[in-house]
Formats: sequence, structure tokens, C-alpha cells
Amino acid sequence: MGPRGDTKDRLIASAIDLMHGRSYANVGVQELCDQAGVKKGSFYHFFPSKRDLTLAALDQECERLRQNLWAKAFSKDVPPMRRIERYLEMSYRSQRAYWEATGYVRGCPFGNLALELSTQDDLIRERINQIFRESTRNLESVLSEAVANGELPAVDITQTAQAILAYMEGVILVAKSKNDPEVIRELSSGVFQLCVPGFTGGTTH
Amino acid sequence: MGPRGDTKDRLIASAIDLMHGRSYANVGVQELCDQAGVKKGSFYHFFPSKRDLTLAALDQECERLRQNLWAKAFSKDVPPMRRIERYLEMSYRSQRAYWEATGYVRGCPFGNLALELSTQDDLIRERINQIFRESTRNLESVLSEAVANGELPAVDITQTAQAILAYMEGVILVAKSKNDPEVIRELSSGVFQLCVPGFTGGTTH
DNA sequence: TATAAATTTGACCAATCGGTCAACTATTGT
DNA sequence: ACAATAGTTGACCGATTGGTCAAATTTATA
Repeated sequence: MGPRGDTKDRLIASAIDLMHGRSYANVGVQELCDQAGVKKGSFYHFFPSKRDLTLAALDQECERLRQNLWAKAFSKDVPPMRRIERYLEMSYRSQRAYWEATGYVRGCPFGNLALELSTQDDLIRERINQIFRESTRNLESVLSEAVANGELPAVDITQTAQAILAYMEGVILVAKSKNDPEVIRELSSGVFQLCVPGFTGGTTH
Repeated sequence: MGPRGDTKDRLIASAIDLMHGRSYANVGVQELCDQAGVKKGSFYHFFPSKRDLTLAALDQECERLRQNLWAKAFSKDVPPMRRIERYLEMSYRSQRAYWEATGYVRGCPFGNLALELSTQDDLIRERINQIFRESTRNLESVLSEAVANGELPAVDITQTAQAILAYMEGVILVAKSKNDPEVIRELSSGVFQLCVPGFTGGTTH
């Protein structure tokens, strides 16, 4: 290795920080380098393009998600549905903490990028989608445990997991648009209603 | 008026079309002008900045929403909950139509901008938030009619309306990330589960 | 028909965009 | 000690960014 072996990591960290707080397009390569304390030439030694750095940032952000959110929230030390409760509260806390530090709700790093780039970059979209699928797989295993446990009546697990993910992304979107993290706390109980099967709405005649 | 009195409208139409299909930052003033058949000087005769055009585009998009979606979906010719059903299906159809035409799910124009700009522009964020509030007000009045009708048990109407909006935004977000409009059709029945009160999850004892 | 107001035009601005590259320095393996 | 390799640097690229402006043109008003 050459001098100071953490340049790549510093660039990834900058990408995560800046792009999550603003957006993909609004963060330039120069700013990424400045924050990382790196010259632009070094950037392109490690990454062929800004897009590739973003892909690497997504990978790392996913890893952080696995270790700091999923592993802890879904740990089997409490009954299944309580794990989901814990998952919701940790999501809330994370948004709240950033809001207290900066004055802004920054939302979900994947949801943000998904809406900004899905029509423009299939590779990034696919990567985000892959992370979403990993997320729903986690939810699925919790849900099926809850069904086996008797905590939950029989439900379409795949669909419920997707609904929960969608709902959480939507709740965070609304919280961001109101710039109010409390929205997440107030609405997250709705997740459990999404686990109730059978009620398909409409008049019951 | 000067020659050709629709320049302003053409610019707004271009903004709606281009920004909804891509993003705010990825659409430049030059491209906006090209699509509108207008020179850049004219742009800045009508709008002091790109941001102000965006604000005007949001206003017009909201008006279109009022007339083409809310007015029709929430029309009182069917029972309340059927109106919500209709609202969901029209949202699906709209996304599906664009997907068939272009190969991409473009999502909600307000949700897209909300996630891209909420941390960067409070005025745009507030405007979007205002549109969201108008949307939940519509849902609230439908829900309260449904309760009065006996179609729905007593629920916290304000919160349920917000949950429905959030869920729909989330569903559309996931559909965009999968680039598959069918996700909207498959998940939209979850809206009715959000109307079920009382089930706050966790162990029942 | 003269004049004022609204609109259009194209040239122009500094700044930034993502990206390239050859030269240079530091580290590693032999 | 010496290559080879890995990493760093700063100058540089054409294109594009959002935005300005004076002059020309068109319309509405008097």
C-alpha cells in the first residue's frame, strides 16, 4: 500500500455523510474530496466515477444497517413482535438524533437515492432494491416466527413484510417533508395494523 | 402582452414533465427552455430563478391533482370506502400508464421532490407539505363519512389519514425502486388494514 | 400614429461539473 | 539497494451550471 491506507474509506464515509444529508446530484466530486481531505486525482485512482463511489457507499451503508440496526433490533432476546417494535423505535431514534444535531430530518439513505435516481440509473436502483429485499427477508422471518408463536394470526408473510417496509419508507418520507421526527413515533404503530389479515375494506353489505 | 402569451405556461409544463421524470438537480435551465421552445432570457423574464419555476410547477401540479384525481376519486357517487378504493386504483393506473410509455415508474411528483430537497429548501418543503395536508384533509372527510355510515368503526381519523398518505407514498417509493407498477396494485389493499383500530401489536397479555 | 409596456433574443458571465493525466513520492517485495 | 507497485498531487479538459443584461421586437394603449 501507499501512504495513508484509508483514503478509499474516507471517500466512502464522505459520500455517505454528504449524500445522505443532501442528495446525489447536489454533492460534487470536489466537495467529496475536500471533506475526505483528498485530492481529486486520488479520487479517480480508487473509483472510476462518482457513481461507483455511490455504489460502494451503498454497500457500506448496508453493512452498517445489518450490524447497527437489524442485528440489534431483530435479536432473539425478545418475542418477535417486540423486535419489530424495537426496530421502529430505533429508526425513530436515529432520525431524531440527526434532527437534533442539524435541524433536519434526512430520511432513509436508500429511499432518498431510490426516488432520486431510479429513473436514471438501473444499477443503483437494483442495488437499492437488493437492500430492500434483504430488509423484507428479515421482516419475513420475524413475522413467520410470530405466526408460529401464536402472536400473530396467519397472514401472507411475503406481502405483509413488503407492506411494512413500504409503510416505514412512507412514514419517513412524510416526516422528512414535515421536518418533524415525531411523525415517525406517532405513525409507527400503524405497522401492526398492517399485520391484521382479512380486512380488505369496502362495504360489507 | 407580448408575442405568444403562453411562454410561462410552456415553461411550467416543461418543468412538470422533466422534473417529475428525473429530478430537480438533474434538469437544467437550458433543457427546460429547449423543451419549452424558449430562450433562456425569456425564462428569467418570467421567473427569477429555477427554484421559483419549481414552486409554480408545484402549484399547477397540485391543481391538476385536485381536478384529475381527488375530484373524480372522491366524488360522492359511491360509498366512502369505495372512493378510497377508486383513489388507489387511479394512482396505480397513472403510474402504470407512464411505465408503459417510457419503461419507468416515475413515482409521486411531490414525494420525489420532498426527498430530494427537504433538507435544502424549506420553502419547497413547506409547499409540498401543504399539498400533503390538503391530501390528508380529503382523506379525513372520506373517513369520517365512512364512520358515520357505519362502514368503519370509530378510528382516530387524523392519524389514519396521515397513515394512509404515508403508506401510499411508501408503496409508490417501493414500486419505483423495483420499477414495477404492479407493486402498487398488490400492496394497496393494505390501506384498509390501516383503518382497523385498536390493534397496537405486541403480545396481547 | 406615436409611445409605453411587455416580451424575446443572443451574447455573455463566473463558477462548477465530472473526469483525465503525467509527473512525483512513498511503500513493498526481492 | 533496486525495481515494481501503490498512492498522491496539481494542473488541466471541455461541457454545463444558474444567472445577467442591453438591445431588439412585438403588442397594447393613448
